[in-house]
Amino acid sequence: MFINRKFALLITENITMKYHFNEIEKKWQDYWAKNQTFKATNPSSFGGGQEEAPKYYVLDMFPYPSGAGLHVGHPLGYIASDIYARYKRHKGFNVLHPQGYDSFGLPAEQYAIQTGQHPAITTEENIKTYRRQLDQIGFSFDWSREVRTSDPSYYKWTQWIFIQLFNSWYNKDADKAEDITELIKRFSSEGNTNVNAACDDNVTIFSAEEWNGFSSEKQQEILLQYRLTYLAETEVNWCPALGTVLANDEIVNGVSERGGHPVIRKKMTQWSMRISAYAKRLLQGLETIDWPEPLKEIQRNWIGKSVGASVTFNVIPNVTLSAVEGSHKIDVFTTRPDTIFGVSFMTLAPEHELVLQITTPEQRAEVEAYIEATAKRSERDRMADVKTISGAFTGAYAEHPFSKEPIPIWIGDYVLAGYGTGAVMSVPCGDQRDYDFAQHFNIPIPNIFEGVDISEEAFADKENTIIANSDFLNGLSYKKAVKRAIYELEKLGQGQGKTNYRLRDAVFSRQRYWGEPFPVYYVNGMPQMIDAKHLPITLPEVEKYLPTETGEPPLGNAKKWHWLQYGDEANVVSKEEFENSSPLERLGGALELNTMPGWAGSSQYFNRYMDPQNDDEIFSQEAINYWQQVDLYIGGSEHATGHLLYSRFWQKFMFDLGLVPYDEFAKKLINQGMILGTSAFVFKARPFIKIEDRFYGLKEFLNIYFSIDVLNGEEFVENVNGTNLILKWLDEKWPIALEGQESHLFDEEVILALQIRHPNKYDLLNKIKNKVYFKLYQEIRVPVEFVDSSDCLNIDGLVDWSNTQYINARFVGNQDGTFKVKRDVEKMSKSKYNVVNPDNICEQYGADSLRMYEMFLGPLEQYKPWNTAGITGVHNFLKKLWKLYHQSENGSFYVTSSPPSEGLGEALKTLHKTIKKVEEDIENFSFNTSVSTFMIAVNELTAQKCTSKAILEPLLVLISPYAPHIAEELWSQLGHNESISTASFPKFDESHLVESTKNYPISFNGKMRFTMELSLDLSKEDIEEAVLANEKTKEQLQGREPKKVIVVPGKIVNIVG
RNA sequence: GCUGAAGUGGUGGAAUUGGUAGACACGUUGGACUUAAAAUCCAAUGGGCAUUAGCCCGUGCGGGUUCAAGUCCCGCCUUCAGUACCA
Repeated sequence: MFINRKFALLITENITMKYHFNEIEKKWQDYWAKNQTFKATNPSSFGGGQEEAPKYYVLDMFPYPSGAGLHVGHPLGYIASDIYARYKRHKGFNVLHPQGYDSFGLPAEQYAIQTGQHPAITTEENIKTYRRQLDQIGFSFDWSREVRTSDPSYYKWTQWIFIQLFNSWYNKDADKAEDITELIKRFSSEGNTNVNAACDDNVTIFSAEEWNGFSSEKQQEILLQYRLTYLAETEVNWCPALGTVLANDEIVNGVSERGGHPVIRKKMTQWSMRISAYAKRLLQGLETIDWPEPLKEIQRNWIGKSVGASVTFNVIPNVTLSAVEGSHKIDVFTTRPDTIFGVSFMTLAPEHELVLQITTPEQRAEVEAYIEATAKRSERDRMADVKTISGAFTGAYAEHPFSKEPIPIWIGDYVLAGYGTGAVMSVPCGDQRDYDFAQHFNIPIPNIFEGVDISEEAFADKENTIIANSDFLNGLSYKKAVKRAIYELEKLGQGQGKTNYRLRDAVFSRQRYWGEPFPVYYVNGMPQMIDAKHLPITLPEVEKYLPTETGEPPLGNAKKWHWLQYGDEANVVSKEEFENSSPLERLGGALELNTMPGWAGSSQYFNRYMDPQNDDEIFSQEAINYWQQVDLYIGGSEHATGHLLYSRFWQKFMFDLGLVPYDEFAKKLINQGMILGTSAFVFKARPFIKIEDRFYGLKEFLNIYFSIDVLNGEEFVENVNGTNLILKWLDEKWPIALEGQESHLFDEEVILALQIRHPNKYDLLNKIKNKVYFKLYQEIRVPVEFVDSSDCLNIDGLVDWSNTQYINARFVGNQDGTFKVKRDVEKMSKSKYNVVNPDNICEQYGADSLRMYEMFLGPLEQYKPWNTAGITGVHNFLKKLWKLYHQSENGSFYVTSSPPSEGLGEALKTLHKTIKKVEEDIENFSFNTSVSTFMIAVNELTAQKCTSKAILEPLLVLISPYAPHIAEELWSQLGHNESISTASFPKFDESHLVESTKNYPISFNGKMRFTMELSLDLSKEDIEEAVLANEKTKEQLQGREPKKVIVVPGKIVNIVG
């Protein structure tokens, strides 16, 4: 303790002299929090003649607060968006830059199942960690607007939107969602014949009279087929042992990834979202938004638009079947109606509903066996196995719409029940799958392409297609033939042009506890929405977070989970309480047991930030009309088909409802690349002994680890240190009596070779002295914190850290005593020991260094490896920056307000060059190059010994978005009382960059040889003359006459000759 | 297979409309300061030949356009990512 006083004294003396980043950063983070520096103003607060500032909305994809906390890869996007947000504030914008948590999710629930701890508690703890970590990096978030998806005051509105979706249907004529009451009106006045809606495939036609005659339940059932969210039987992957539904990627080889339990396909009643209604608009909308092309492409593929025709084939009635059973139609969708004359068979999915009806008695056994065999195969199996061709003939035939020829109908599992109509017209000459199928089953392959050989494979090239052997389509190109075929089909009443989308409706139910409850109760099996005024319906307490014994979702464990309502009075009660209540004027019933999926809460949060505390509306119209939409959204591309597609869907829905002014929620989106870890490896080696040119391995061997430059890819390596280790070890372990004892050390052959001839220990050790070799056995990862900037391993640190693995280990390194590891770039993860924690970086180098270094690593969108060693570069830069403002003799703050007349020109040039470049860089999201620019500027100003306030003050504003803490500190030392975030961005002045001369590169045949300083006033001719007169030019030409001289004034001179 | 992105020193990367390739850093080597270490500062650093000037080769590979190509065009190779029996 006695040194501390002296030490403390030293610090106080130096506080203004040295760059004490820890103190500075703490100070300003506290200041920002206390003064609410980054609070965004809503229009309602402008008032009092305050002018309405232009708005800018910068948003990060909000995090799931995991227990592991943040690693250095996570904040990359947040830093970029923070720089942009701070920049926009300097540019005079009212910036909305909020943050929150996507706090419902599986890990918390899994943890709850294991420990019994309520997910809300662990989530709260995790959020605290996240908040602390985010705060220490110095983000300019407006925390007063924080939202959490698991907060009832937030998920109230998630439930509210669900109700709106339930109360809506999609009118294809108006091409928008409309209130369900409109649909009910039309049903009761005209039935559903003329209703053009996005609905289930199997709706039955009814008249107004029929509708009005239906029971209430029947009417509700029909309406479910039209609602934008609906209950439907869906096939799911059910794992009985785990009691839950699994996603496709949770199943490996037909069994659950966790535990290896069998998985069956099961039909379950689930909520679904009719996102398919929006397929067309989701696709078209992509044209209007500035999102990365690869991301748009992923969404386009996911939506999967294909243009073609639907064709109806009549099944030829089979004499053995009755007339009713015999008349069937098969609808197919094809993108190639031009190839209709190439059809030589049809293929139905084995699950197709017509299969059993049309199968002839003779084929029945074979077809049923095939159906059974396919049902056993998981979807994943079927997808993975593309090579095996299988199928069965139904015995039935369809009639070709034009040629009236009979076409055999097959079933095959290469046709998917879930896509199109689950049936295809097979054109083997034009589709490789059809071709393979036809070949396998000896079905004819008629050629309908002019001048094309199809003896080897199908011909699928649309561009070069000329149709032949096709009646009225002969000689036509693909495009013309398609049009003509559709025209003829329509004339026949057996088809029409059609656009198909791959996009499926999204299942919205999860058998989980930790998610939003549905605002739904059931009466006679029919779902009823709870009135919005009773929201939120909060998650009930349960004793266990597992499914019930009867296989119900975890909410089935809740003691109180019935809705009971009389008039405005409503409560969640127990089953008994409900059953004992008076049925008179009672509303209610059992509440929904499923919860909503992870993407429910994240599909509208960006709008809620605009007015997050509003308890009466999801957001006020005033707020949404002011903030409008996200101007810049930054996040990972892994959300391309999840969050980003569903959010666009909900936003379009809310647009249809007139709630939001734009039907796209984010104008511009940037995908930040991932920061990868640099793993470190040591080489575990196995010793061998070489006897008569053969290598014999030691059966049991030491924990020996080699440095990369000792053991690098070589087959067998000799090493003195290693050999000594082995000999010493053998010496210690060698039993006094040899016979039979050493067998655990060597392979048997070695024993045979040695035993007889060398019964004496020392004799043997001597004998093998020069014959010990090492071979790489395993590359083992070591924690990167024990590796320094030169890839040298801190062996003591590693041994101290490990409990067992390295306790008795030997490390064989270089002669100079260092031990180098192998480095490899991999995804950052705990199991790879390559995670770098931002806490340590902030402590050691400061948040400003972390922020700058993350940007300095490379372009934002790019994947790039993290290497802590490099951070000293930006850290040194910040120290130099600090020094630039502390140039007095004793190192204290020194800035002159009256600049020396001499030298200011150079400094102004440096400043304005920097302003220009940094502004361009930020606008282009090229943050890495800005950091270099700052380095150059500070290097130049330091060399110029610049102390002028006129230069150093604006420079701080430029740097402040990147390194806000140091900028605030120096700003206050300059005498400012307000945060630097209120300062306006310096104005670029071209006049300071005007040059009178240019150092021209002089090239010969395109190769630069030397440079020449020439006035920029010179004409082309003057330049040419000056260059040709130069001694060096003559030297280069060596007497040759230049054929041509290219002069680009201000750029370059090139001499050809 | 299809779709998309990218290949530049030992490493991360720069070169914005074709005009001095390798900015800015890391690392490495040498030097200064120090009893020493750290910190700091200075110098060198694409490869090769010469070691003084200088010369040759160099942006995945092979061609082409051009006075001039990392950048534009054609053909390939490799890596990464997404996706997959989509009719």
